Amino acid sequence: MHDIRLLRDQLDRLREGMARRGKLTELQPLLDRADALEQARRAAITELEAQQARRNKVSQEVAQRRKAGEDATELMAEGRTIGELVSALEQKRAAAEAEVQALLFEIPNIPLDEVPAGDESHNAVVKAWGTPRADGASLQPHWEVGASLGMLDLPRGAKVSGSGFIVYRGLGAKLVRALMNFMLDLHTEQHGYEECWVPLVVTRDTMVGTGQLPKFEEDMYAAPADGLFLIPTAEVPVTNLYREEILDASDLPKALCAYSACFRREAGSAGKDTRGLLRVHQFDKVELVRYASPETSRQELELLTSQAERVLELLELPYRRVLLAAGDTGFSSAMTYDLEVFAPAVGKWLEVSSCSLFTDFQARRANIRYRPAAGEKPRFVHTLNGSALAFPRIIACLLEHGQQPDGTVTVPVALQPYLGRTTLG
RNA sequence: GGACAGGUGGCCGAGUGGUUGAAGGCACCGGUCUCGAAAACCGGCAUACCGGCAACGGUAUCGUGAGUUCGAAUCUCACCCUGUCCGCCA
Repeated sequence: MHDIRLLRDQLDRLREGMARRGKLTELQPLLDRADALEQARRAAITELEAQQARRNKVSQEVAQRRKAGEDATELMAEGRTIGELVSALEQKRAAAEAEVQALLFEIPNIPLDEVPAGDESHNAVVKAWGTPRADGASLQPHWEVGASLGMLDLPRGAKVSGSGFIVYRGLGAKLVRALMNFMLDLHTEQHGYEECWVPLVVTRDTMVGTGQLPKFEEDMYAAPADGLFLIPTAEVPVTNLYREEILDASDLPKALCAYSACFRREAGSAGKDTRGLLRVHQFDKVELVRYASPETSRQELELLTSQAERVLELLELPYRRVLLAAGDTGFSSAMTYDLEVFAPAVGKWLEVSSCSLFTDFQARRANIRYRPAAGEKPRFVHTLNGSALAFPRIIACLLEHGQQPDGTVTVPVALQPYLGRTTLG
């Protein structure tokens, strides 16, 4: 969420950012409306407070007369009139405020200057590591390898939960467990993250805090009887851990990581990438979250991204880093790198991580602040997060990239201790 | 799920309708004293918003939201959370 003051003070900057996202024509009427509403809101506040001040004076006068044993019925009547006026004005203020708020929720974050303008065709590959296998045509796709090795049972997953729900079995199930431990160990022991184990269902407030609601409600699984939502990523509970709190400057940067299952309805995805593990409703992921000071946050995006890349390097999977263009950058994000890994049999680059800097956009919404120094005013922190990494596509790539002529799959060295073997099959 | 008890400033804690933004204490900051420190003493010490160039003025905030009242931390209702006991359960 943006600061309302942005509408008054930095309208040009806001417009320019929306233009790079390709959203200006869509949002322009909204910006105009928000501007007008904001003025109305402030006018209502001024008037309301003037009447409240009057009411307070009258009440004090009543108290004094009472004390002196004088009659105050006239003043009490006046107070009653003012009271009615006050509640009318209060309603007016609340209505204007709710509307401004609703509009602000519709405006995405402003991309950093270095983020290229335009839609996804302007995404830029900024780094590449490793060499993808060139013999993809002769390889089995991961769903066939997984099935023949007894690791994946997609038909029965669909039977018990519907399409898009996976059952891992045997070495497949153990692989999930191995990936979880491998990634968490790496981030806690070598990258300085504190491990968290978090709830998979959260309240509406929490979903609003990180920006999933109110705009993307139809994409979320919900438990309406309890007013709870299933998390689409561990980012939601982890970033909200410090909601409504003021951190000490010495707490920054704060680095948290968490494994979690993630639930996504992904409305409208039918037909695209539906085979195998490419797009599923429930998946596993290790997530990195950082709280940073505004001065270091940009640099910390590089750090966080490199830490996600480290996972891929240790898994010996060729990848590339893509700087997303403004139009492809997520609603709350100011800058995002995607990491893509090549799945040779499928013949596609698969997104396995998305590392984002949210500047103060989430922090303002969730009210997460820090005090730069004793006695100074609190400021909003900058939040960052990135997957490191999402499991299903990694599993797909491991199964395709590691395939050998005899049908077995080699296990990357780093994973061998966790899996207790050097090959699958 | 049921029965009690309770939610007040960074922390502890007083306050049951009228200068209470809120006593007192702790912590913290500044000062006096001291070679220095501690102790003692003196002073300071919430946040957000509105108006104003500013000095400053005003409003709101005692878990959250509604209500009663001229006036609510204080009364009423609903909800949330915490504690204790009971029930149920992996």
